[in-house]
Amino acid sequence: MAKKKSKPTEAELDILSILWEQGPCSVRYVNDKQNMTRRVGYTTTLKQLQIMFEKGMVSRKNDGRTHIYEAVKDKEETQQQLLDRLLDTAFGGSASKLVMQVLGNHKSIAKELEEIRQLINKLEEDGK
Amino acid sequence: MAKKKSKPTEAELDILSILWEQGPCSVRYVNDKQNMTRRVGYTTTLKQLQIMFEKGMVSRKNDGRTHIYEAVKDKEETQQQLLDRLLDTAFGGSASKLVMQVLGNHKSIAKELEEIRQLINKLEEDGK
DNA sequence: AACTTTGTACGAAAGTTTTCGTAGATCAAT
DNA sequence: ATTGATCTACGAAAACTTTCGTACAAAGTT
Repeated sequence: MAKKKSKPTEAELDILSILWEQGPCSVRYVNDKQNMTRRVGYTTTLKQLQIMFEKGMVSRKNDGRTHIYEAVKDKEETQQQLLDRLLDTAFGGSASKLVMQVLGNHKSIAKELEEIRQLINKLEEDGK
Repeated sequence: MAKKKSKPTEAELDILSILWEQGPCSVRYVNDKQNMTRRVGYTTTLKQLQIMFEKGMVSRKNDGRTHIYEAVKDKEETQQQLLDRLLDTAFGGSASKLVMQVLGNHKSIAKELEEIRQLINKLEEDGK
């Protein structure tokens, strides 16, 4: 039976982001990537991927005796899920509060404001 | 010694949001509030608050023999912390991606778009 | 004063997540 | 064909989180 309610844990998210960035890859690759930032045993990564496979979060195919893993849900879908959760738990469901908070605290996105503005325009058009 | 890296757990966040909404209050109040949505034993809430106190997440003062708890960090600071983490782990650090994603998927904020637009205008002014 | 209610403290069970050791298979090179 | 490197599988320890039972003190009630 497949599991329905999947909220990725921290460790799982760490791995997912590597899979998203790289696309399908081996345990070895994921583990090497992880070890660039922190020390993680090989079998730890292996086990984690096996668990994620059981949960249906990743698929895998064989390349010789090596397993090549791939994220099942795309980045956007998972991001949405995480955002919704954060929205619920920390922002009391107010999406605009969240947006305002991000906009107010990340100066780095200044150059992309125009893009965001256009999205807003479009949303207003559609809405009315 | 005080703990440095505190990321609130789910249960802790649940309690924090009550403290933020209500301000300083008793274990009883928090527990009653929780029980509006799900069944939680009194001592569970008590223990949770005691743990949070040890971690330095909440402060407390006495009102007779009753403890009155209060969140140490304000809402915004904690939200920011959680946002930053999500930004890192799930959005590869791109704040604008996150904003776009929220805007695109929560039609509910339509009426607040104008407010957001004004914030953007202000940010652009300041930036240039 | 005896009884009930309401409070804190504490320990530990139960649940979940993370990490790793060990075993055995396969492959590559001596 | 023996040795060493690399792989999967599996179980279980270790670490962390959540929940609650039990004990006991202080206040309120009869």
